[in-house]
Amino acid sequence: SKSTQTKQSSFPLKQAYWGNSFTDQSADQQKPQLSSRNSYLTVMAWNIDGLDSDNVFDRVKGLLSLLGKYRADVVLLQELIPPTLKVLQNIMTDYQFLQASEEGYFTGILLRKERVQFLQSSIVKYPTTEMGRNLLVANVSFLGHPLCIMTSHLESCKTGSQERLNQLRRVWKWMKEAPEDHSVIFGGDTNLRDWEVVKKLNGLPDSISDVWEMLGKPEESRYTWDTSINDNNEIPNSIRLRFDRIFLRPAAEGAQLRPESMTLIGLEKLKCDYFISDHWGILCTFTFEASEE
Amino acid sequence: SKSTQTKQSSFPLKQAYWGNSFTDQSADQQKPQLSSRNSYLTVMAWNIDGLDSDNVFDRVKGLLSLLGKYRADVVLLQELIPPTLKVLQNIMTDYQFLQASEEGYFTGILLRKERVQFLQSSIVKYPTTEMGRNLLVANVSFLGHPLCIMTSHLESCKTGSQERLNQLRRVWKWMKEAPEDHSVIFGGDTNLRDWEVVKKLNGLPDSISDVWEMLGKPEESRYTWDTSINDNNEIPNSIRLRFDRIFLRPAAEGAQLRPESMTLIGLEKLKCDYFISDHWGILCTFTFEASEE
DNA sequence: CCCGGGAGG
DNA sequence: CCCTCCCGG
Repeated sequence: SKSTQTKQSSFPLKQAYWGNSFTDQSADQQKPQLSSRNSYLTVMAWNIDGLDSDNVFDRVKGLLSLLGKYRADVVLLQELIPPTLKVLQNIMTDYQFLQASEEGYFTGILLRKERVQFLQSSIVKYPTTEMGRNLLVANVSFLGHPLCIMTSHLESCKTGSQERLNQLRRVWKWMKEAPEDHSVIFGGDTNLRDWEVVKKLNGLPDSISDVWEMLGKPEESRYTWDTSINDNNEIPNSIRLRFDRIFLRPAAEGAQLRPESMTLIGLEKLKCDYFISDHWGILCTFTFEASEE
Repeated sequence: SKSTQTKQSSFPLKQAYWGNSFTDQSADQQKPQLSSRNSYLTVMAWNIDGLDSDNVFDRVKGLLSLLGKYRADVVLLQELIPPTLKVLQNIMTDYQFLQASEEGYFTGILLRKERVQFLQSSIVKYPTTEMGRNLLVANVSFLGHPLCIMTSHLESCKTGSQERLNQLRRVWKWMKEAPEDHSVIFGGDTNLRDWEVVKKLNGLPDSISDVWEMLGKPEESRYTWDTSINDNNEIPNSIRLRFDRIFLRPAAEGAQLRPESMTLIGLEKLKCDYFISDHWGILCTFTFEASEE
């Protein structure tokens, strides 16, 4: 099929991310930016389908374009691969990169340096994964608020159900056990089917919420994997699933993180007649509000 | 491969069943038989793999040989097909035949006339079977004891799990709801995996027992489908499953049916280097004992 | 990374 | 009538 080399001029990639100012990056840092002035926290979560080697250059360019457009405070990526990571690191110099592995495909947390202060990170193993999956955790500070940021790519496929749910239980355990002064945000590709959460796990733990549900289950941001629109995988049947999810565990006291909006991104086809990924990305905004206490 | 016609002389088939006395069947009826004098109830259950068209003549001959050797009071067959049924009916004139269908493959109950008095029978539909399966039920009298005899071939394959368990629930319901003065015996190819009963159904209902378990789970009669020995299907992996099971629901009062033994049959290869079936048959003996009340 | 069916082990 | 892999839909 139409495989493409990643090795091409980085000019169009830089331009995709930095826009016309890419020859003078200081211009960007000087120009006033809405998001660096406000107290909204923006989080992007996206499985960028690094395992698909078709149209890689165009897809990375499209990805950089959206990363540059939204410049989320926290970016949670799944299915990063080394060459793509290298490109992003070279170009997104305003972000700090954390990665869950060095090889294969893996997750990454990107922290916008001017907004998010990195404190520490760790990698939690899933002892029985057959797909090399794990949980990447970062403790950060955002405008003085302590945050615990997590991402993962839970075991794939319907047949991975049992393992996936074990992984999810582990994620929830770590969310619950994070320092209680931290707001905890998990975002990633859970590969969950609704019935798995409802019937196998009897719903979410008391302290953890699904951000999409908190926002009233908006239909337009429900399905993050949707073959009725996305034909990257050439699947003739229309199948729509909410694989990608954001979970929130509030801090015990202090300012409370409240989800404000969730939109899907990556919905537009590239010129090469391909989508950036077979998943849509999630773009989420949160605000801090005073605790009721 | 080595398909064989069923249409051959019935001479060797008759001889297989009746032995050297087949030219004078009255001889058989005259000679004293242990089983017709005692109060043991013998039950055979066997999926005879009618869907396999290889070596049919030799396999039916081998089957008749064992049917003639044991002359069980009740024979429960699965995967009967019309030509095989016709052969058995022609030869086993000492049995009454009940069949669950006229076409395709189906189950049958064979009642040894001199020992078992037929009263009535019925066929229970499985409304959502995709394989034409059903439950065949016969009410009979054995030495004055009322019995309800059932057989079925539950939905096959791992992928049939959901449907299979629904069918099993239906079987158990009918067993529980049989007249309480009847002892109820189900025997057949359940296609069950142990975990389905334990984890999906939380074990057997209170009133119903698995005869193999009642006998102390003898290892030598555990696996009725065993590719480590049986190569009819040419499966290179060794897989052993307890597909074929006997369930017992005791009568509420009166003489109680107690399982005495369970052995597997059909373990010997035919001269054609093939087994009678890909399943072993089950041969079970029961005794009646006075109720404790 | 959906689903089902078919081939090979 | 096991399982896994692969392919097509």
